[in-house]
Amino acid sequence: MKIGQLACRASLNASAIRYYEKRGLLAPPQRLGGQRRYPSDALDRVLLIRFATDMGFTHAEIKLFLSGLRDNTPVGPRWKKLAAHKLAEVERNIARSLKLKTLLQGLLRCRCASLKQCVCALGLSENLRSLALRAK
Amino acid sequence: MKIGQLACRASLNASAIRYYEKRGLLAPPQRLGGQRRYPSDALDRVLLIRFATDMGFTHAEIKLFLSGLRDNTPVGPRWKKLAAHKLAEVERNIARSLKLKTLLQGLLRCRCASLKQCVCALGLSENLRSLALRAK
DNA sequence: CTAGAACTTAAAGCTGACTTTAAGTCAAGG
DNA sequence: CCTTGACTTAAAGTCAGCTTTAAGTTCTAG
Repeated sequence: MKIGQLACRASLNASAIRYYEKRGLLAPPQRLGGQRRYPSDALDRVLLIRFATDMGFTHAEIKLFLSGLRDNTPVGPRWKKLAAHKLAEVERNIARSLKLKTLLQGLLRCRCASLKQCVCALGLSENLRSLALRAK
Repeated sequence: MKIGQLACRASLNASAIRYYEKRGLLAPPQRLGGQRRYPSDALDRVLLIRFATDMGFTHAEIKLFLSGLRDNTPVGPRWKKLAAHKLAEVERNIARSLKLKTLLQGLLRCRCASLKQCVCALGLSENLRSLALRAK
């Protein structure tokens, strides 16, 4: 499979695939006359990378996650640690988003005359410092 | 209040405050000898900007949200539309994160010999295309 | 009065995940 | 054989939300 075909099947640009390779997420494939030729299972790999990226993993994280995937290494404690760490992060993100959702719903329901009153009514102003979770 | 003091009270850098001003999020304050002097309610404004930023609003969105906050304009339909739009976005984000959470928990619980098996066991590989929500 | 802390500006730098550009090479159809 | 489209590279550009830098000005304490 040439890079264009792989890109097309994965619904992304060829440049993205070259970029994955440069970042070490995707093994450099065979070359024919200087051009990349991919085996068919490269599609799964690329889709997995795409999925993880969409899910908010950084490329550095994905690289860690994927190293060892190639030769059927058992799912070790190192890997589980990474997953647990990410899980905690995801849960924090969910908590934040739920809080924001409640807030937005409150703002949408309110009958205050002004945004400023809304903010007061919801106790936002007083708790601004504590609410600002300052991601990271 | 000088910019350093405001920055300190809001727990951010003076440069961030100047940046907010340049982006039009924060009204340019009075000047004494060329230096900015803020009224005390500027702190609330800055904290609100910080909070919204933390909550994942872009500066463009915050600018839209905050325009009209100054002179007690009623919470109009335009504003509500923005909030509703953001609410939908937040809900999509929550749905994504919950899906990812389930997935990570599955991976953490599994006893597969390899990550590849895990991915298969969870039906990830087959559904990779549909799962990849491609944010936006 | 003077040292030095805090302020001023514009412009460049940072991170992440790519895309775009420029300039060139390869491959397949007519 | 020749065109045209797909490929190659390195390097620069993009977006957001700042931070850092450089060079200069102003305020304040001693």
